[in-house]
Formats: sequence, C-alpha cells, structure tokens
Amino acid sequence: MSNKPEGIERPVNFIRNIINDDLANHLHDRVCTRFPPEPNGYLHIGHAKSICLNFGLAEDYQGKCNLRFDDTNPAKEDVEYVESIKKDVRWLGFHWEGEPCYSSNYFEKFYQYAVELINKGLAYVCFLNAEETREYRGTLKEPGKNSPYRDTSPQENLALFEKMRAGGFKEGECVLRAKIDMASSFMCMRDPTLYRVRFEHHHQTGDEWCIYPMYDFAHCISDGIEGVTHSLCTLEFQDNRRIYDWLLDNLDDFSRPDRPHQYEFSRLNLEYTVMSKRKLHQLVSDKLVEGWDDPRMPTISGMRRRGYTPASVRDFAERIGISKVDSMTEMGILEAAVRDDLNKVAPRTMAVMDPIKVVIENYPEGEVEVIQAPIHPQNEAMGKREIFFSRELYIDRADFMEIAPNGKYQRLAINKEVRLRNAYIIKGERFETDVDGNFTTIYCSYDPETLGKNPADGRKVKGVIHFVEATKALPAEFRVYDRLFTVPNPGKAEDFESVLNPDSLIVKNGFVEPGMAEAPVEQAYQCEREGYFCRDNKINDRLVFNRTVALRDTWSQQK
RNA sequence: AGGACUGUGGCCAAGUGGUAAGGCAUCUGGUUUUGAUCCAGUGUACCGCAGGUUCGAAUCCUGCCAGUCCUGCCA
Repeated sequence: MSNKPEGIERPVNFIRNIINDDLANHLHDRVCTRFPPEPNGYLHIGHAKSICLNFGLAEDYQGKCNLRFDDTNPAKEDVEYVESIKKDVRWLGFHWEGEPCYSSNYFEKFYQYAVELINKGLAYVCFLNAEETREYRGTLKEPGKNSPYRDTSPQENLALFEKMRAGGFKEGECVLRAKIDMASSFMCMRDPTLYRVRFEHHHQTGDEWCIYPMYDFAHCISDGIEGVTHSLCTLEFQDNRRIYDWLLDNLDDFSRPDRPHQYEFSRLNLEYTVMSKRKLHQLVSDKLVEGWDDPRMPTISGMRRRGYTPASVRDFAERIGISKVDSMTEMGILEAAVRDDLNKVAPRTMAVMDPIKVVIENYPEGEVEVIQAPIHPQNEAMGKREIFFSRELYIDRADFMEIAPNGKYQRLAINKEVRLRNAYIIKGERFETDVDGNFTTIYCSYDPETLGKNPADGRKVKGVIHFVEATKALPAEFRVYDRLFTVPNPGKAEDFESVLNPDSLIVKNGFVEPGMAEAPVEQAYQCEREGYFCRDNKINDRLVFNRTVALRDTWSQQK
C-alpha cells in the first residue's frame, strides 16, 4: 500500500511495518516525520541514523519530514549549533520545506495549551522547591505523595500561571505541573513539570519569555501542531511515551485517532568511539581533538573532513537497519560502506608517504618521460592523467627489503623484479644506507620493453608497487587516522579519556603526483595501494591529505 | 513481585504458526600492472533457558535467566 517510488528498495523494519499498517487501515493517509535535534552540540553519526530514517521515510512515502529545533532550554543552546545542524543535514542530502521549525515558534500556543490543562483541572502551579519535589516524588519502588499545591483551584492556578509568565516569580520558586498520578509506576507520570521559570535570553525569542516548557510538554504538542504522524525517537524515551499520549489525549485539538504517535528505536553505538554529546563536548573542550570537525570525531563535520561522502553515510544507515535491540555496531560496516562508494567514484593517484629514493641506473640521465595513466582502471570513461618517469623516483620504505623474507613476498628486493605501477618493471641492484643502517638510496635497473606490457620472454613479475617521479613530485602531508580509542566500548570505561588511542593520528611527509597540486578540498582520491584520501578542508596553504580509510587488506592479516 | 523494553551465526538484521532472508566480517578458489576491486564458492544458527498448546512454534501461552532504560525545575 506504500506509494514509494519504483526502484528504491530499502530494507524493511518494524517502523515501516507500522506505517504500512496505518496507511492500510486508513488511520493516516499521509506520512509526516520530524528530526528534532536540540541545538546544543554538533550532529554525529548517531544523528545521521535518525536523519536517514526520518527523511528517508518521508522520501519513500512521498510525505514530509520537518527539521525541528527542540529549543526549549535556552541555557544550553546556541545559534552556532543551529547553523551547524542545518549545514550537516543539507550535506547529507536532505531537504526540508521552507524554514526549519523551532519549538520556540510555538511558545504562545504552548502557553494556551497549558491554560487549557489548568482549566480542566489537569495542571497546577507548585511551590515545592527542587529538593522537596524530589522527596515528594517517591522512589522506583515506593509511590510519591501529593504536592500540597495539587488542589489549588483552576482560577487561582490561572492567575498564578499568568504571574509566572509576567515574571512575578523567581527562578526555582514555582513550576507548572501536570496533575496525573503520584503513584504511577512510570516516574514521568508523577505530576511531571511542564514549565519552569528561567530568566534566560533565548537564541530565537530573545527576552520575550521567562517561562520555558519542558521537553515532555513541548515535544508532543509540537508534533501535534505540525501534523506529525510518526514521531520516532530513541529507546530511552519509552517511558516518556505515557506522558506524550496523556497530554495529546487531554488536549481538545489533538485527541483524535490520527494524532501523532511515538515509536522508539535503538540508538547507534559504534565500536571504538563515543557518541554521547557530553563526552564529545569534553573531547573538544579538553583539547584532546582539534575541534568538533576533527577527522577522528564521529561528528558529521568530522567525518566530512575525514573524507566520508553523504552517499556512504546514507548507505551505512541503510546497512545497519532499525530495530529495538541494544547493539554495538562494528566499525567494519562503516568502513565497508565508504570503501564501496569511494571505490566507484574516487580518481586513482599515486602517493609516497615514507619516501626512499630510487635511481634507475640504466635510464638516460636528464630525460623525463610522460605516461598516460588511467584515472580509474575499471572506468575508462573517467579518462587519463599524466604521470612522469625518469631516472630518479620515490617509492615507499615499506616496499623494499634487502632480501625477500619468503616466497610470498611481492615487493622490491635485491635481485628481485617488481612492476612499478603504470610504468616499467625494475630490478633491485644495490643500495646505500645511512649510519644507522636505514636505506637511503636504492639502485635499480629497468626493462625498457615493459611499459604497458609484460616481458616478451614470458617471465612472470607478480609484484606491483607505486612510485612518484622525483623531480616533479610535490611535497605533501598525509594524516593517517586510526580509531580514537583503544577499546571497543570506551563509553563504559571509568575514565574514557584514559583509553584514548595515542596513535589515532600519525602525520607523514611524502610526495604526490604533480597533478594533485589543484586537488579540490574534500575530493576523494584513491592513493593506490595506500587507501582513500581527501584534501583537508581547513588547511589551504599546503597539500594536506586526510586518510579516510585504508584499502581492505587481507595480506597483513595473514602475516 | 516497582515499571517499561530487548534477547535470531563474530557484528548488524529480516522473519508475525508451516519448517531460519540479506549485509558486514571470516575462509576457499578464479581474474587482476592496486596483496585493492571484481567473480564464484564457503556457516552444524540448541532462534536466551525450561516447560506447555499445536499435525507443526523463532513465531502463541507460562515460568525463569540476562541486558538496557526510568526517581532533572535536561533532552
């Protein structure tokens, strides 16, 4: 019964089943979701999961998904975050109609709905202080007791609430509470606070208000006002669904069968990283990372800077699916998703990150040869690029050993032949070292008849290594990133900062092909045999490349 | 006896009474001027455990176990 466009087949999940049922039963004739971040931090990959779910549903059912800033707590929020959130959602490739929504847009309506509850005898102004409120609430196993202010008349409550709005009470002096059930097994139903007094400047409404609604009150009503059909949130809000339902059912505008309903799915946990906003804030403020967009951060902006593409993030979200199981997702799924995308779209290039000089002794001195190399070996249509070859080259230190350790070794060694990628076959002849025994120069010979073809005598050369011609090579910095933490679940560590990976960033200095001089920011490249890299989007006075992810390596696993 | 939710191969995840999809990872071959890609193949899953209903149960019932969440004037 879904009217999703042909060709797009997303994996099924329990939420889609619910929507399909609702549509089939004509409970709803349209789908409206929303992504409701609080603008108090940067978006991370966990939010991306939610964004893809909510906006993806809207796309598939030709419905609508609102971007809504849940800005009911001005003390913690800032426009810096609303801007970054808009940017990140757009970058992921999703769109919202018109201006984004803000809960703060509805402050006046919220106030009127609160008045409705007061008139119905379902809300009251309570003068218990925070500590007393806690005592009155009871515990998980014992019921609470009624506030002494619980039976104030609606007329009096109305006057009190007006006075709250008018600034007649100090912060903490009183709150507006729903009158529900102090014995409920759901703690959130023990007369939850609806409004508190805060003389705080709000990033959207300025100083217009000194009372601000609580999440439980604002969220369901915002959904109702916007005509949201399916309000999707994470598991920790399961209990809150009772207050969500109670409020909508007690408000005349919303107590209809087709009112919004809340459904909960499990949040994303990714191995070797943290997802809590508090911890991410801490990493930034303790300067353990460069900032919110540090490429090691699981933030959208960090992943973008690292070289992840919107397509890869969306594909990842699709691969992990949606369920209600508390789970821990392996990094491998994320990495496989980027590799799949980048393998298809990334131009190939060669970069040497830990250079050793190679001299081809039988190559004419002073000559520089131009070679046309494919930009993508599996996609001719991407064309060719010019690379260079001469008597002096750079290869990577990891690609040479004096003596091959075993028969499986496929790289350069003395008296061993190897193919230089896109160029000739060379053979190691001799080498020089420094006083510490490190190789400084390797002298080789080349077979002039092997450019673009195999040796005529039929000898097999299995190994292929990459290189950069020395005179035209451009110096470049490579930032090789690894997991931020050393343990799979750093969030559970007593002190998560103590389990940071000291090698999460290794900076290498080497060379790239001259064609990389104008590499656009964020453009993904595959440095052949090394991995996927992109030009850093912050540093522009020199060539800095961030490693997005290494190539799949089944070889080093065997060693 | 506080309540809510969850438990399907190493990791995600379909499945809603008819005899266990798929992805990632793993392993094995083949192709390959990236030890990549690509292609083909690869799993004895006590479906948390124990009972029960049924011709038949991962799916229904009962009991138990384990994990997560709930006592902010945070979201």
